[in-house]
Amino acid sequence: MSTELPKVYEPASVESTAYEVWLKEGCFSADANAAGDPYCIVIPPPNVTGALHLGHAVNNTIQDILIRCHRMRGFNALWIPGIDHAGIATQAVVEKQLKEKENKTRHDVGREGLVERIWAWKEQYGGRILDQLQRLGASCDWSRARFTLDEMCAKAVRQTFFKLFKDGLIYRGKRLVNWDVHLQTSISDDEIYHETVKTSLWHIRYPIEGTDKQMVVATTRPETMLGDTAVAVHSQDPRWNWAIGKSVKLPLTGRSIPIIADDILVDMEFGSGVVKVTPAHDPNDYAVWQRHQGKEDQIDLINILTSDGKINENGGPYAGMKRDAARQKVVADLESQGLIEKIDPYETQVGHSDRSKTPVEPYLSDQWFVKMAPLAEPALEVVRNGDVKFYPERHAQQYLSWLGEKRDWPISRQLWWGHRIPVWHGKRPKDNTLLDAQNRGDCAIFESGGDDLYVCVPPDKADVEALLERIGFVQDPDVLDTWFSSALWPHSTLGWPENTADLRTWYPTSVLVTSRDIITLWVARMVMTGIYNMGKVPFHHVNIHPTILDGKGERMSKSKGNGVDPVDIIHTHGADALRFTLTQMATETQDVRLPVKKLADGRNTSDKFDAGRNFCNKLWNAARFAISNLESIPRQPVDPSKWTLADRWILSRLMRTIRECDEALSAYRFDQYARVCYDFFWRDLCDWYVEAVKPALKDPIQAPQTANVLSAALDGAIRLMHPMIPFITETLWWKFNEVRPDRSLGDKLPLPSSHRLIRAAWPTCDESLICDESETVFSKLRDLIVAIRNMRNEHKVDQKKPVIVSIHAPGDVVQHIQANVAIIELLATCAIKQAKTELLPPPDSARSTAAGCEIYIEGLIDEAAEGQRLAKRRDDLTKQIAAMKGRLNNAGYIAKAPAHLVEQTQAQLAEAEAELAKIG
RNA sequence: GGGCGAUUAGUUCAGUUGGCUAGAACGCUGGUAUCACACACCAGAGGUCACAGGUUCGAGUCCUGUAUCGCCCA
Repeated sequence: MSTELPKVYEPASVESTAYEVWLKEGCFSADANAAGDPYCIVIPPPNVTGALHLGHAVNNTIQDILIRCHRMRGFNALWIPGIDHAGIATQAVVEKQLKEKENKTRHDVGREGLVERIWAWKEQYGGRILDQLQRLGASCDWSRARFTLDEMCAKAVRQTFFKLFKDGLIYRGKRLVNWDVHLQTSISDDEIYHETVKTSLWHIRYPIEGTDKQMVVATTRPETMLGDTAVAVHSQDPRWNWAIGKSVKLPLTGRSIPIIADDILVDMEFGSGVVKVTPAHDPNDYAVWQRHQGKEDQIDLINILTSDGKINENGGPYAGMKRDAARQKVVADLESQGLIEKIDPYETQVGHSDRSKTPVEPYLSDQWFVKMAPLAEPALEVVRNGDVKFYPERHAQQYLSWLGEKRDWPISRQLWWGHRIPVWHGKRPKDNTLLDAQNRGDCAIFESGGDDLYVCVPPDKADVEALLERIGFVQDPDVLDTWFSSALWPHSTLGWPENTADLRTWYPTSVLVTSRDIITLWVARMVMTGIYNMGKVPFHHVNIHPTILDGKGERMSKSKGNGVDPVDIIHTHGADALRFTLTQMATETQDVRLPVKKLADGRNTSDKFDAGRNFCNKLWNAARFAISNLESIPRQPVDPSKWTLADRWILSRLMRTIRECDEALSAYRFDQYARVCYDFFWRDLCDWYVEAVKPALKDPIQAPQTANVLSAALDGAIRLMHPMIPFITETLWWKFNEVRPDRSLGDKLPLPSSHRLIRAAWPTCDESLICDESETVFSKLRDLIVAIRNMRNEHKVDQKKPVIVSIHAPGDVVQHIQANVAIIELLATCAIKQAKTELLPPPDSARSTAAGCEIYIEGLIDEAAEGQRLAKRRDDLTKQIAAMKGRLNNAGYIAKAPAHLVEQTQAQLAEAEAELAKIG
């Protein structure tokens, strides 16, 4: 053998070579003016802080499959990579580092200093993700890589914010946020973890004004009573409903607060049936405040905390105290006044900040919001009318129901890392300079009552910014929610707001591939901003793939620390093996479990990927076999008249496989795509075709035609599998090109040759090569062969020893057997003595049935075993016959089942009865 | 509390508009160093399709309920 292919596939040595060639030859670079229908995917940008885990690997494998496949089909395909600046996560990482290494807080280094350090950190570590993607084989156009905080995205953010502001879709309002007192920032719900804390439940007496009665409220946070603005009871509670409309005198501060009815907040059965309401410091109480807004019993909202967690001026004598100290003092004062009824020990869940590990305070603060109603309506419509389709469809429901609520979107984040809100606040100036600027379209002004002005400035208007600062305006210190910039991703990455060639060619993009947890956070927002800015949806398809869970059923995530680095798997199994297994796992289900284990060197691995590794090794060796044979077989003109049954069969199977791959891919059924490839390549091509044609390849007369078919079949398989396992297929392609550059079968199967597989044409299905007859005949022969092998195995015949076989068969099968004696004898290790329509069992022979035939093997008889086998068979047949008779005796079945099923049952019954009769 | 989903072999998953004896991979059992591949080949065992009702000639599949688990939203 003169090929240099090693016996075992070694991924490490081929992966880097192939990837370098693709990069060097610009195979991933797209050109907006190139030929072909546009096809475009934007990557769901991973967080810059993180490293990719297997969940990302499945996401990116799917995108790469789609991109590579469309590239091969002749589309002008573009895959834009990028990463997300991940506001809070990134800032937290750098702040933590600052604390650990220099013992400084962000206030010590200042806003600019901190942002500078984060950029430095990003430059150093942000490349990790791009490196992982390359190791995975991602064919992204790296020249177009974007970062949500880069200049191009910043301009899009600025422009969008200005447009929304001018259109009156951005407003300022109060909102209860999760406040991290330590870091002095708000954090999102998913950055909170709950801890059980042992505390007390204080029962406090509130005197009812105008009576000598009192109400008892229970609380775990007595200091918040400084901010109470009501007490609530249930309207149907006979103990208290007489008091509704009266008021209580709040102890310590002496404020008078109303007694209101709120049947949602108050559970009559629980405790005293009285609940204190502190709307500025409790989400449920805030909801009460909202419910009663504008009604007769509307209540006040009093904030008692400063941003660093101290009691503010509203706390009267307690002002300036930290929250813990205030609690102690409040309790002590109440006790001394005899207002504590009792103190019970109590356990409760307290939300803690994942970033600082300190308890989170619900805290009322000023935030910017986006009005959802006008944006959500068109975004709902495009999904309802099918302009945007979800695969699988069911996920559209989550999108529709979330967006249907049209809850306004809070976009302010009290951070320094992100897109700073382009709004300046100040007092109305005496002159008309601002109004003039607004009239020129250089800014937009929002009047919030009195002389307070909020002025939004669009991109590239440094002069207006300078003017504002000169007249004493101050820019909002907050930054925008990271999702605000991610929402623009499909058009901002293509160059919007500039009218670029990329944008004209590739917008709308083709499909968004992501996991279901961000359907609401991200997909919905992309659709809204896409329609708002571009007038067109950002993509027509949304493919939601399963979430990867670990062996315990928990989703992989950085915070849980159970994320597996795809590079670990690439190290142990190879990138293609990783991709193959993940493709197989990409079903329509919601989650898939992936049990992992730790190796001695600390890397993770999983047996699941053995399947992929074995598959690659099988492919490697099949190609090795083919290539070594092809070297010595001359290429002759294709002559279909000389094709054997096996040749016609494998080509028919290839055609069906091409069709099934196309169907699976267009339905985003990646598991089916992998299975169809697997079945064709391994089960059909390797197990049967290659084994069947081995003798023909050694026969100088037959070899050239067989070599033509073998190389075409393998060529087709390699093309079909390239999107899934790009490295190994590309590498084998080059080897294949060395020995047989032209593998087409004339006009039957064009398979145009190509220097690089990544640019080769995707195979198309030629219906004329689909041959039902060869498939039927081949499957009968296969059944016979398996039956003979089975008998050999049962009788423990030495694997090399041929057995003598006689077959009692129907006329057509006799002909097929006679025409293909060599294949049967080769694959079943036997000699066919006779195959006839009339045949008496040879003496002392083992017998079996298959493909409507009786098979006899001479000299194998083992009376006991044979008796057992026949008894079992008789049993099976009797059961089947009973079931079928039952069906046929059922009048309903005859009347209502489709005719072909009834006929089929009748035929099967006859066959089974005949076999039973023969067994006796 | 509302929504979506899951429950099929030891494990991880398929199973199309209801229709042959419910499939695959890994693992398991027995056999095989055969000239592509032992990461292989040949053969085999293994399932009360979570549970209970219902619709139907016929249910893993459709309907209702129960249980357990997961995710999203409140």
